[in-house]
Amino acid sequence: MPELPEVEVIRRQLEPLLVGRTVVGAWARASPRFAAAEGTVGLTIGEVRRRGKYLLLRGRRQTEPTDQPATQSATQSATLVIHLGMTGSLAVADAGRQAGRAATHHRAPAPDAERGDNPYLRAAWHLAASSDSPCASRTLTYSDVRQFGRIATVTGDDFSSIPTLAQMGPEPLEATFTAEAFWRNTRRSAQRIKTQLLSQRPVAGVGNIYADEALHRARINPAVRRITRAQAARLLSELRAVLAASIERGGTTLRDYASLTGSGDNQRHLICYGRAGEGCTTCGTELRRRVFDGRSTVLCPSCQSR
DNA sequence: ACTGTAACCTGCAGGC
DNA sequence: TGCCTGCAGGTTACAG
Repeated sequence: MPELPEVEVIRRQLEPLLVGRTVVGAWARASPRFAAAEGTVGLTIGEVRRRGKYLLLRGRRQTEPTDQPATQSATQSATLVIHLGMTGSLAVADAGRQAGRAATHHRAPAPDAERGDNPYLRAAWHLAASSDSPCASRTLTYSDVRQFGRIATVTGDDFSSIPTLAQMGPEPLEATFTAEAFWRNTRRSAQRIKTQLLSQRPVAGVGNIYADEALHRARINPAVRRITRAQAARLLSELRAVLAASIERGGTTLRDYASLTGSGDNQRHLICYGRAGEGCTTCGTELRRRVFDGRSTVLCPSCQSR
């Protein structure tokens, strides 16, 4: 699934296509994971944000009609939350012609006309610009093979129904996030440092690929349960480097991930993840695969010794 | 409150 | 060719 860089690439592509548009229709496959997609009808998208690996389409929507003979229409802030899980992808298409695609092996059908073409289509939204007629709507579609993704609709900023999002750590690329704060966050848990990174709590947006890459570059053993201030500073620095570089390259495409415009390029620059059995680029020692807390991990037994 | 494990799903690659 | 096993970028519920 997409980690922070992949979600950020998608966010940047979506923003100009969606901001200012209003959801005039929505559809979801019958599944509790995606059904919330239908609750966003009436939402006018004001901004497309990202928090960790979550996409947040924030805006305002008309409140439910009341029995009051109100003369003015009230609105409330609402957010469409999208998590792509392992295999989720988004596509945007204008009525009549395709404006983007989710993955090379998926078409991006309109939800009503071409639903049957994509067995993995889970949700779709019709989006009209305020000046558009309804028939000129744009379509956002969500496809997900493994169905590990999730769609939620929340009012305001109440993310309590999404535990990982509600407890999300600071954004790693935010300049105000200091190494000292990162180190303090890691000290709140006795889990292995890699498991902590994947938990999203000390810092947001890190998944299996970038955890392995950053720990390797910082020469930290993934299985240790505490790190020093100096190691935390090094780890945050390397995290920022690998995440920023991947965004610049359009993300890492291994299997399913693709942005709206195609595959990313960062997979050619990975020096640790997926390279078990190959030589360490620093010392030549054979990289090894281990499993920690159920997650596959690649490390250099020499550079990343305990 | 914290930790570790199983579970949710489908597709694909590799071994026999 | 076909069957079987293990593996995959994540999060969450649950037991201890």
